[in-house]
Amino acid sequence: MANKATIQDIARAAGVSNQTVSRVLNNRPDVADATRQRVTDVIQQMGYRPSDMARGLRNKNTRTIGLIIPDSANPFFAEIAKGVETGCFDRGYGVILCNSAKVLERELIYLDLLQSKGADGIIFIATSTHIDHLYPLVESGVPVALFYRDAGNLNVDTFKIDNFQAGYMATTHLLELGHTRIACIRPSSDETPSGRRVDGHLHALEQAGIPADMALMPRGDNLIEGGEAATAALLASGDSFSAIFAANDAMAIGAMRSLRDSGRRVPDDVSVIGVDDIMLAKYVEPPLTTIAQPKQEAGLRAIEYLIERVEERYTGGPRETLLPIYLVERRSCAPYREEA
Amino acid sequence: MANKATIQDIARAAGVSNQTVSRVLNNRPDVADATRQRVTDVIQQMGYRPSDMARGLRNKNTRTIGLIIPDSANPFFAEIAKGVETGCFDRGYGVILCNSAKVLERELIYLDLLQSKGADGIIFIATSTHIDHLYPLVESGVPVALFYRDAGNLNVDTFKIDNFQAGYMATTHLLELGHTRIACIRPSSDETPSGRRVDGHLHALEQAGIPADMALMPRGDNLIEGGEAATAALLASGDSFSAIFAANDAMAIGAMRSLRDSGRRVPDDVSVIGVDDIMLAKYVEPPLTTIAQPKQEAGLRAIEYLIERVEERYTGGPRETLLPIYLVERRSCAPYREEA
DNA sequence: CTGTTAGCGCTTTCAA
DNA sequence: TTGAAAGCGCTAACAG
Repeated sequence: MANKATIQDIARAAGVSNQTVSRVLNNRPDVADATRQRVTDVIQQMGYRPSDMARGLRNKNTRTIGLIIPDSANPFFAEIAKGVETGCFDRGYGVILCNSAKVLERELIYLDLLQSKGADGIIFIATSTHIDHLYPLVESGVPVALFYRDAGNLNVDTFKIDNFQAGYMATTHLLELGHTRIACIRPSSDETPSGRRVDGHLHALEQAGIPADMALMPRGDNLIEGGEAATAALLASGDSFSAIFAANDAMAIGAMRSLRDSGRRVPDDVSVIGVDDIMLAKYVEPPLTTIAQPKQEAGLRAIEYLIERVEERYTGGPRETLLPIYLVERRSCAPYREEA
Repeated sequence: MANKATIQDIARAAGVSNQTVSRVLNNRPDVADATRQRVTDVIQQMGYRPSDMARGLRNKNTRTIGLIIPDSANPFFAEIAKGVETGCFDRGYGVILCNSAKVLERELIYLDLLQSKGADGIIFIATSTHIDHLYPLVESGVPVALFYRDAGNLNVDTFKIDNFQAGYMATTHLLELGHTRIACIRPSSDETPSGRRVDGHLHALEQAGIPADMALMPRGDNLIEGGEAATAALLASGDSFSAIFAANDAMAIGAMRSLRDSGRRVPDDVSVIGVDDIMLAKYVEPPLTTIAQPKQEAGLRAIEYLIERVEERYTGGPRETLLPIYLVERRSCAPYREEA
């Protein structure tokens, strides 16, 4: 239980003042080489680490950033989190992991905790579109980076993907494959950002001169089970279709499962496309064709911007970055064939 | 950029001393109700949060624990991490996420960072069996919980699964299904903890009076690709077998892929069983039968023990907890049939 | 029940 | 080139 050495201990052992040790610690030029060497040796030998806590108290920073995320065990968010962690590591920052579990109260509690811990900045991947609770924080001067949400009139950097474009790209891919009867598994609410994916889908259809058919547009709960249920309903209704666009990969995977259970083959009988490129997408059978977005890179970019603000290398207004998206062709989509 | 309010600001605004505010903050009984109320109101109104940093400096604690883990984006570890995070949240602790990426140097850097930040305790999921670098930390009095490794003579709590038992259970399952020619995909090294799974496998075989056949025991690299390659080699060798025990799920999934590519059906022609119950296991086709271990619960248990030490409610020697394991029957195993 | 004093480990003046 | 003193925000110890 030997208590950790302090700067005083080092000073005493090296026969200098604590101030001199501090200078060595911070690589100040105004220290005699001999002294510096001696101090360095003592530090080494005693395994001394300066206390970030004491430093922070003086300097008003903690070199710690908070990451508020719905669920770090969800592969999609896990990838973003990893990018954030990597970016922080490279800059000597620590990351406090906060799972909101999509519960507003947890977000609030974590926001408090991060404020108490003096987090230098916060990456926020919101649960809802409601971000009012960020106001006090942002106004107290804590830099924030916000994912997939509008910043309102807050001075924060946002990171989004063009959801409309994602839906448009996915549907266009199906169209180019010759499909015309395309079902669409919608998210539980059109108000969510991924609701815009459906708008993109509709736009692609319209542009191709294909009328939208509400009978082909069931809603899912954004999870695998929801995609499964929605597809089962679709199948039960008897309406014909040769392809499914699901508003996210989880529902697409559920759709494939439902299709298989009913004896349909993917992609021979029905093509399926999703959006997100979650980790599972690559491993399901057949591997899922989808619209991908760079997740780790997004985390990296967010940290870059955030720390620019933390270190006051950037002091301007809100910045919005649109993350690139791209089609990943795997094996769940095939050209339209008559008998389907 | 309004600077955050301090305890002094509250004291002044409420017309009391900072000490009284401190008492209110810490729910001390010796404060007049009227005073308490007044202070509470001011705190509320000014949106004041006490600084954990200043508190920590006094109290020598940070209510923060470090989680060193190979890869938070790996679903297996992600589940453990989530358990850790949940346990911390419930107790008002924060978690600093540290991905070691299986690189010793990163472990070292993070260990330093955690020490600097004054982490109250550390959960360590090691990269290698080499844990010497934990010595200084543990000796300086920081509680540590260690996963899947031996503690040596360190006073830390360890959390393991009985790997021998896991291998034994898996093979027994296959045996009970009537299989006698059982291949085994071994990990890259027998020295790793999962090497013991092979011992369990061998023991089950021996107990059933079946001689081990080295020709049926290729090695994989612990990843999907390794399982695929090992199985391909097995198939190429021409030796017959009706079931495969893979030392982990990733290799089992690779095995299934290889089997499918060669025209074999799982489980009709060959049964496959793994160990770990990684997230993918449930989603592959057919869903993989495997030996599961509770991952979130493991994280929860580890945090419980760790914080008992942090808060000095436990002051004894090392504790070893064996996490329960159990068979999860899905659809990759079937009774032995002659023609296989 | 409340206030004063001192000090946690560090860095920023200011002096020598 | 080095040291002494003050103070970051908080709480424990002691008075009153």
